[in-house]
Amino acid sequence: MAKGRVVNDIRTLRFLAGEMTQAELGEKIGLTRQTVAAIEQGKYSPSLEAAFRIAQIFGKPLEEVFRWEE
Amino acid sequence: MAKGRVVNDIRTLRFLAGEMTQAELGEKIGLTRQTVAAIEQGKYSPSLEAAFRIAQIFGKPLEEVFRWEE
DNA sequence: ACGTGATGTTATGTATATATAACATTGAGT
DNA sequence: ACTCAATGTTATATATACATAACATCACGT
Repeated sequence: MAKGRVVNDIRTLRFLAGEMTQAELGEKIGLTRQTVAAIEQGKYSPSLEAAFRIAQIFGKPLEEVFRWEE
Repeated sequence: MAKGRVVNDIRTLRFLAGEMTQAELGEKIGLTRQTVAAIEQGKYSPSLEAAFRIAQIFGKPLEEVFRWEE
């Protein structure tokens, strides 16, 4: 799997969701706070399952949370 | 990561795309035919990158190709 | 009947996502 | 100044996605 990367708006969405913490988000979807932090910072991109769950928490379609940049 | 699974319409989309073969799809996105087959059959769900690429090939938004079933 | 392309499948290895634990830093409140 | 919650970060381990190679089956055309 080559070129292109996934970016996300998790930080902003947490902020808009009343300062939801990384740990809180992690609890809701079954990920640790360290994993949430890494995903949020783009150190690696989440599994499709994790991406769906995160989007669901914020009540947004997946493609409004994660975007593919060529 | 627990409950719920990802389902997809790849088989149908390949058919609609003029009988595109698993190997052809694999070439276009940089996956092997075996991996395409496994994803298509739901043996495991793709990475977010792979999901974005596959959706892009079929000219569909990701959520029309992959769905989250609780 | 034969050959061939598409798919299924399985085994083994590598890369990457995620968990866990530990420690550091930063910022807000008191 | 002190505490404490939130976040950053790093090391090590496990789970899962993906590659590669090999072999089997199944349909289709000839």
